[in-house]
Amino acid sequence: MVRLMPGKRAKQPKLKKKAGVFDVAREAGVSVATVSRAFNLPDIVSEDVRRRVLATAQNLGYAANPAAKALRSRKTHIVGAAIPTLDYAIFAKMINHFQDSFAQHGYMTIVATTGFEHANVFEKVKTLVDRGAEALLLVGAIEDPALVSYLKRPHIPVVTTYSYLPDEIVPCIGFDNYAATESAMEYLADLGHRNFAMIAGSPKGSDRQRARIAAYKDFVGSRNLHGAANIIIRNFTIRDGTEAIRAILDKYPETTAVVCNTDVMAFGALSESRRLGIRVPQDISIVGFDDAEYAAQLEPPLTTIAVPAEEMGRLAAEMLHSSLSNGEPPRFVRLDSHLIVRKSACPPRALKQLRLAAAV
Amino acid sequence: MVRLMPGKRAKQPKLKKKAGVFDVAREAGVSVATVSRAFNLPDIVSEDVRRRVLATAQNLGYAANPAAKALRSRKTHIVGAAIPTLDYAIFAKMINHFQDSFAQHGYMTIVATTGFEHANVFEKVKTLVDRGAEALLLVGAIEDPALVSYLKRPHIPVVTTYSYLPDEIVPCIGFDNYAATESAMEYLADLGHRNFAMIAGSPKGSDRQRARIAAYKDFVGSRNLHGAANIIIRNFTIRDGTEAIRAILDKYPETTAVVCNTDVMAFGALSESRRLGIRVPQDISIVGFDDAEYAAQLEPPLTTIAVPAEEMGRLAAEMLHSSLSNGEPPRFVRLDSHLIVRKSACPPRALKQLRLAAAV
DNA sequence: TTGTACGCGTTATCAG
DNA sequence: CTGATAACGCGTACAA
Repeated sequence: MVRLMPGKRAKQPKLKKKAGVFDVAREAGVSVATVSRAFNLPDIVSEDVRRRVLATAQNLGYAANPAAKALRSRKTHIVGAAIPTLDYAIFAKMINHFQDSFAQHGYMTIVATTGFEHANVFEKVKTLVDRGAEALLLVGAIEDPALVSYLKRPHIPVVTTYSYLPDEIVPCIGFDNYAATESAMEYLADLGHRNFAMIAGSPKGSDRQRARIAAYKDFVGSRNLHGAANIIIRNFTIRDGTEAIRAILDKYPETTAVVCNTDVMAFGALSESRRLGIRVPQDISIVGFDDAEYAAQLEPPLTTIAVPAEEMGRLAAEMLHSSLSNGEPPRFVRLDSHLIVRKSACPPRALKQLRLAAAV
Repeated sequence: MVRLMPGKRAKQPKLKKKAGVFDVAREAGVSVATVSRAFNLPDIVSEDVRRRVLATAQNLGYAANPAAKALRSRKTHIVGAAIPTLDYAIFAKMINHFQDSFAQHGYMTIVATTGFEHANVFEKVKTLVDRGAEALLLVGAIEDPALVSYLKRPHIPVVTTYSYLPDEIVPCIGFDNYAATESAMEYLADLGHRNFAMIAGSPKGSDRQRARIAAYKDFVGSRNLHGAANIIIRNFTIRDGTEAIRAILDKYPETTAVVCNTDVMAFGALSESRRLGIRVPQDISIVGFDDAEYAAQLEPPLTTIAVPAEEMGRLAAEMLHSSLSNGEPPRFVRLDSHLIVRKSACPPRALKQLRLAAAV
């Protein structure tokens, strides 16, 4: 451990590990405390000293070690988000805004993808927390009992999105999925439809799907309409939509209106209908859910339910952030979703013929 | 500051700050070093002691403080990604896989969005590095001179994606954008097209757009075809595609083949064409770029260039990870892109009539 | 195999 | 307004 030419150490830039507070302090002729203050509490340090410190820091390429900073200050400035996947525009868009809003407050976002098995989310949440996340964004209802009891003990601020669940154990920033589907059904029923079918995603692990399915069943049931059981469960790709519409045409040929639980599925249903020579909306009405970017550009333009993805992301970030700074807990927020009427739904065929006859 | 009933402190779970190595050590009747070892070097601690430590740790809800751990071990287990936006499927998909691959090695990903101004990326990169990112994923060529010189000094492993740039200062994992567009042009020219137009995104800040535009110009120019200057620059929404195709139809009515630099634009071009009563591909051929999920479902199914988004994300993660563990530097990787021939392009009208005549 | 003791780079506390 | 110094919680030589 004999050091040769110890004097060289300070002069050789190559060996310079990394400038720390101490180096800056020495170079600027102040104490380490002052250096720290120059950065974190600029107001309580004299003008000239601060300038000098900041200048030499800049000069030395100093940047505070985040780990040391986090250790001492007990603030990581990291937040976490656990979502099913980034591969869905609807989640990516929300995260994009969430991350962006938080970034403006100096927070970085770590996103963990859980897939659609809610078995994974507890594990991911723990990882996120263990990683020092100071706040958390989740999606949908908390299904895993273990996660429920974990979240019951006060840890860090958490919000869940996409669903409005007044009874949830954590605050939610979402919309009423049940009401949303209901409004679509109502629109269709008002148009004169009586034979329905639904294309849904798996209800396992998704309270959103369950709510939409329940709304469908309840609506059809309570109004004595047909098709309460005509629900095709598939995944969330376009191809699933194409398969589902074929199944509906095959098994429930009397159907005149199909409600899709995502625009992706509706996309598939629309394009497969065209391929099959079924005209939309003349032969069959189709509505979607999400109001994806392409919804208005489909043929025909898709009637669908607009979902406040950006707003959920932004609001979740804002509320979580004020919870972090003011300590005021996030509130339950019910955002609006509304039906965007375009051209993929119209009165059913028989009814139109009836009306035509009546007009004559 | 008088503490009443000080004895209660240990009994009240509410006041229990957080279990640390020390607490676990005391509870398990071992030293803190053993606790640490039980987690990090399980092999060098006796079976029963390890079990006991792990059990009491579990029991106390102990989790190592990531900041302290990072400070001491000089490893944050965090990597960063700076991308334009998560709102584009193509980037979201890449990040999804990048993040997923790295997560399997115990790394969390922080993503920073820069928008399409490359002025922002240097700042974001510094933020990422200051936050303790041990490796970085970038998109495209490094444009900002400041960032170039920053990356020239050895910091942390960095790769850039989406472009194959052999001369880049950091390794890249991408594909040849020039060759990709060229292959589409070649396909179109072989079909008999002689009048071209292009729908492009802004070349500012995107070497991908520049490469595709250059390929277009070179191809048209070198083969004495028409339309080398017929390039409509727009943004990356469907609506931009609709506007662009109108502009082309209006300003360059002789056009028979248009190459779009993203599928989103092609989507807009396709749907607007239909609205205008222009038949694709009979009246005009359109090709896209990306092979988005919906490309095959459009009417007509879109001929487009498939891009290895997942593979770039996964490979970037793998290479960065081995760079982190083995020290072996990331390599330059040229991935394949290839033209997916579907139905949105066919021989131009005049030519078909000619052929028809010849056949008679 | 296990324990002791020190240091990682900051920020917070307390004097001055 | 500034300086000295004690934590922050963990990993790891070194000693036992």
